[in-house]
Amino acid sequence: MGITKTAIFTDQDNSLAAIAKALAHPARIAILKHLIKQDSCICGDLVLEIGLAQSTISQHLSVLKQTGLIKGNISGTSVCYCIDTEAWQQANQTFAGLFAAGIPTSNDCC
Amino acid sequence: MGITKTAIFTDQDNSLAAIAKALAHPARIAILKHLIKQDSCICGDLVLEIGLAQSTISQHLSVLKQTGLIKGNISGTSVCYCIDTEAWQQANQTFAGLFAAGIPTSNDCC
DNA sequence: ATCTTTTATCGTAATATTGCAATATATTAA
DNA sequence: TTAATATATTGCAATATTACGATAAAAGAT
Repeated sequence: MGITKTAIFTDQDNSLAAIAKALAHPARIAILKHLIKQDSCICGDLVLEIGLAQSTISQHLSVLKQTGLIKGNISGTSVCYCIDTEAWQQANQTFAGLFAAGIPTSNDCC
Repeated sequence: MGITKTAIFTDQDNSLAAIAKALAHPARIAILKHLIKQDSCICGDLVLEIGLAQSTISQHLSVLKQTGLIKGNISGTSVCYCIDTEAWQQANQTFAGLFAAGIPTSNDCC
């Protein structure tokens, strides 16, 4: 159906999947890395930096903003984006929790 | 177009996005957690554990296997799946690297 | 007020994902 | 061999995603 049955999963699992989904595109990874690198925020330089159309970059930014990983301030005609530190650290914790729990003693299957 | 322009991104970004994509569904998160919890491997119990059709679970397992996060051994009529420890630790490192680099000094945008 | 710049949104097309039923395949049990 | 069990694959249908061009909206410059 192309639609995920969110109701049958835990909130935690849905939430983790949602964050992963936001990270599940190289353009969004590139955007986040660029925001991290610059520390101070950039705006439409991303369009030049990454080779995608302006509308496409805008869409990716929208996805990241909706997930809460980034936030944007209007400054003049341009918009200044940056990592939302709190959400970022929370995402870090969430993934760390998943991975930390998941290192079994042996690597043998049955 | 529905198709990602992988060519314009770095291998690292594509790889990170690919792992994130594998984690970007609650069913797959639930499967991984179950595999972690059981340590010893399970097979079609997942169909009962998670409320999805057998064919759907099989597809999700296929996605996880293709990404390399899990592996499966045939044991009788059933197949025994488990986390691929090495790939799992590598994925852990990859995400940790992204998040660790990304905690800026201030949370102010511009 | 008009023009320019920057970003967001809309419309559209191509492709991907999710999910299930039905079927195929493979192995064990009888 | 035949039946039963477990998993994979195939064939749909519904929805989501990716991408772009065109257009709208908002703020600053002339």
